[in-house]
Amino acid sequence: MWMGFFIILSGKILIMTFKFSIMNGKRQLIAHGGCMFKAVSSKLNSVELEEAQLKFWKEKQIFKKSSDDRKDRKPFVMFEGPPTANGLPGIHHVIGRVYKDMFPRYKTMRGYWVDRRGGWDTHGLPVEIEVEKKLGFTNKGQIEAYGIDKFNEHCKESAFTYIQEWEKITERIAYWVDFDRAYITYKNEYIESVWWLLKSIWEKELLYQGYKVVPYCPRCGTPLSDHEVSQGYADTEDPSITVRMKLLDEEDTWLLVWTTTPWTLPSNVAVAAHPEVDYVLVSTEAKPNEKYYLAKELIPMVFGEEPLNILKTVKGTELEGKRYDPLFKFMPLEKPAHYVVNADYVTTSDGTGLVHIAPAFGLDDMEVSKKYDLPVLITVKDDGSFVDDVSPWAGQFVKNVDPAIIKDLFDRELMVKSERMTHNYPFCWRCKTPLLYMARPTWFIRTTAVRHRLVEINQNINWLPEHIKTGRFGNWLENNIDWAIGRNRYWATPLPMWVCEDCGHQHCVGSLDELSELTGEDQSQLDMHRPYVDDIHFDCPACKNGKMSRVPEVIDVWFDSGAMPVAQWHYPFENEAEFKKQFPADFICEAIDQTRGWFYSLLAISTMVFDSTSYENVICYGHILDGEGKKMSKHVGNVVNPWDVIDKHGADATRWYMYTATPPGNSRNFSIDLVGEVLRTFTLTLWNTYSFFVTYANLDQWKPGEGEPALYSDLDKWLLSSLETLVKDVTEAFESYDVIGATRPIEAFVDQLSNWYLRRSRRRFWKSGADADKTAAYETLYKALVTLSKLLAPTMPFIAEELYQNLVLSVEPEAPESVHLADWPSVDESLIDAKLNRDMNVVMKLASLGHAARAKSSVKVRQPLSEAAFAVGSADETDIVHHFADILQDELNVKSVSLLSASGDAVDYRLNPLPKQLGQKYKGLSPKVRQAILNLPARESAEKLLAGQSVSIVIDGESYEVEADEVEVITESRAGYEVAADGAYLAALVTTLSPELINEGLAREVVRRVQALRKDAGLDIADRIHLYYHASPRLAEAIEANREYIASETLSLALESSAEPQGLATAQDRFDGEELKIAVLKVEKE
RNA sequence: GGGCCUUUAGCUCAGCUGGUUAGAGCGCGCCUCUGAUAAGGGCGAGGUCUCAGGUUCGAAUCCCGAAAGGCCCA
Repeated sequence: MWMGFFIILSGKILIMTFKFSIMNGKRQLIAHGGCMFKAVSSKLNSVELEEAQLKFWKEKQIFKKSSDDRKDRKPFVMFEGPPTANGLPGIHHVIGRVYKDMFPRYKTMRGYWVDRRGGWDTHGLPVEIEVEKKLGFTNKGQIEAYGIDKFNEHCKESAFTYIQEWEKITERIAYWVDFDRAYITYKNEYIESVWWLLKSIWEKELLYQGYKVVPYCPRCGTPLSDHEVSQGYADTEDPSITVRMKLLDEEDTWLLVWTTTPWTLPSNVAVAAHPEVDYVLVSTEAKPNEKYYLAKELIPMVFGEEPLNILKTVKGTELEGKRYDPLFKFMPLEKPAHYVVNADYVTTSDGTGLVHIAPAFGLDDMEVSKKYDLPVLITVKDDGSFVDDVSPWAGQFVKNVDPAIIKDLFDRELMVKSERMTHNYPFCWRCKTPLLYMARPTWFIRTTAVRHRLVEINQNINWLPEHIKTGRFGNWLENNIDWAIGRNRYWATPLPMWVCEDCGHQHCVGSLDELSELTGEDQSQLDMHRPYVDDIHFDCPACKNGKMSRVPEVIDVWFDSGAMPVAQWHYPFENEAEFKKQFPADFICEAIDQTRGWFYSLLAISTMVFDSTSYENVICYGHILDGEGKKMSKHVGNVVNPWDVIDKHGADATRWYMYTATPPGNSRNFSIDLVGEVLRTFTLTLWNTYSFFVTYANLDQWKPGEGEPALYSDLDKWLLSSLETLVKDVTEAFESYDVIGATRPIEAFVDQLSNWYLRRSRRRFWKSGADADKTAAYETLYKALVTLSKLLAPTMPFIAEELYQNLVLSVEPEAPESVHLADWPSVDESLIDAKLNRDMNVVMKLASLGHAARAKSSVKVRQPLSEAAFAVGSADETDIVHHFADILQDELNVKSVSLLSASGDAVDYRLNPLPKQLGQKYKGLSPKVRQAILNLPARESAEKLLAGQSVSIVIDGESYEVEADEVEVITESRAGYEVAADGAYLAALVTTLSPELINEGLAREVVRRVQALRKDAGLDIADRIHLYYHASPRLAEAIEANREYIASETLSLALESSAEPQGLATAQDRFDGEELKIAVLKVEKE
């Protein structure tokens, strides 16, 4: 069957015909007997490849072999920060998991044992909220009516709602973590260890009951979490009043105090002034006898334009201790109160600079009152109404009493100013009731007692990025406040505190055995959750009569996760050896928001209990934002589903994007297309290099270490030098947890490998036969690819495995069966040649300029030219052109290269004084030095400088020597040459063409058309052909003059002129005013 | 309101301790090369280095403000 059609090529028409019948079954290059390597298509289906590797790892149990089977090695310890599986994993979980994965893989290859134990965080409010939603509950009363036991049962299930999704994506992105042995925070063993930790803390007298001010909904009768509070802010109008409080020890003198919550005034215990702020004592002209203290800055806010006498100015520190007469005296006082205190949080942005302190109703107030040991006056009941002591308004909702209080203060002439203001205030997200900040009794851990140890221990933790250590985390530790650990909830670790109903004796229980002993019953089978622990009572060990009952609180879930180094082993009840071997962690890694979360709870617990850190190196990564830099949220609908990314581009590309896009600490603007870019620009470049290698190695039946002894060219030496440099750099980066340093250099290397080394070496692989040069090329490329597979194993585990399996295991069956079990490459420093690396960069630069010059001259690369001349900027680069002449000639298709000589007429010179060198040497004189250099005779000076000599300048009668490395010599061409220049570098082409050169150019045109025809006819790269042509006379002459060249390039055993060329395929074309018709016929083997 | 971080080309990012004319990749337009390549090479358009002060012979870089975004705390 014959077919014919037109193909448009380079704007010209190529008419082709060929027979399909011959092609059938002959296209493939693939592997017949004797091929070393599995054939590799130049097309890459990354998803398919990855799924095959997953299957391979599973079948061969590679993960198990990389971890469990190495327990005799030195451990490298990483802790898994436990996720909660009650939500679907998102792209932000993927980033954490891929960061976590790369270091254990690296350390495994370095010979360590990494116990990659998983973990699940199962307790806490998020789980409860999901269950409440499911059951349609809106308040805690409903939970208790429903039954805590049944509610917690739901929570337990809900905690693992999406566990399969988590496992699925974790496996797919090749985060190796052992789920079978994962620790689970709700297990009795785990909780028992947590109890043990709490008891240790109790025994150090660091666990106590106190008050905590929390946002509280009086209607729902419950405190709200921060998350809930932030949902309910709204603008609202409230009173804004300024009252006066009379000083006891100064005549007719008052403090001016401002507040927006009049209902908190009955619980006032102090007034705060900022220690550094200036306060003034003033009187008005209207009432000169009444004197007031307030912040100087705020006079206009309070008195407006009213004329005043300023009697004196004092710092806040001088006000401290002044006693005043309280506005209300409803509440009994058990401690001294009603005096001025100092506090840093006081601002002068509004009010009077003197702040009313009601410890029961403000967070800052509570902190100040702890510092000064002030009494806490609880004036409000749980339902938001005043207690009986506040007799006039007892039982009324506090916010409704504001007007009555204002009136009362007016009546008693204590009110100075009463206005209303609009501000942002939190409301209950459920019932819209205004929230009250109220002191609630709860349990604390006295972390402030170990604050200085936290700060000290933190000094030895290696934080990445580094600023976290002294910045965000360090500041947090410096400003540490006691850890409020109690929660009035249900699904969490119960606080193991029992209190005597009679004498108030407190007992902390540290184990089930202890509980058994106290109760006289075997409690080993107790479910350590509510409500079961709530039913356990025992006799008071102190008063002997009272009944001990557990406090109602459960604990903060952050304590659960921070306890994992201990609790994952059920230490100290068992696994002592394991715990000791696995503590502290060498490495942990979580998102930046964990500074107040896991990073803190881990450190706080280990500091209190072991006086030790629990991790030595920590990466905190930034968040993934959407393409616009906005955070992803379900609400906005800009959340990226990780499966969309992985199904499209694969896990390797996704991982590589995460590693290379930006340093870990930064947030990143994510889009799927950016992952696609990784695939196109990096993965495929690597893949094609690999595919090229396998194709030709198989054709040549090449095997590493065999054939002619290798004779390495400069190009090979350069690549090997670059490769060793790469190994060195990447290894150092891994050792210092530098993600960018461990990845980006590989990308740069692969680019040079493919687009310079391979581009310049292709002909060495194409040529037939085997010689020392070809062996060197194979050995070099092979080594580069094998080394890359190992360097990429931690970061791109799939493609690394593919390369390793095919390149290494095919020829070395006894090698480790997976790249992830292989040894990390060691550096051969002897192969690193820094000068060669630098020189090759110059060669690439000159080649690039040569191409630019060609483009300007519009002489295409296929047309050989007689000569290219180059200029370089410094004396130590002048040998490069000669040394790398073959590379430059070949790359630019010129017959010879030369260095532009200073004596020649082709160029002019210009001197470019280098500001860095001159500035550092001459400082303020440098502008004059610069000018003096520019005034020098350029050609004469340039010759000296290029020869490495110095030149003299004179400034203000003073003589100075300018050294060769202080000036750059810039070469500029004169007319008549095709040149391209960049800085000091320049390439000039001689564009005159001889008939021989034209013939060669035409011959190359012919070759290109024959190659195109071969390819389109489906011929194998190695197939031999008979080539028939019919050409116009000028072209025929060129073909005959270059017979051997054309024949060898196109693998033609015969090259014949024919009036009507016919064969498997024919083509006809017209170019450069010549006509050509060609036909190829395949020569069957033997 | 406080703390920490980020801000450089349309997009994603480099720019080391201050030092030539601020770079790369992607994208875009034109040209070119090609028997590994979804590629490669060249040219071009595209930048008040977020803004405003200051230090310096010299600032994207150091200092002080401000703005926008992110995270945490309040």
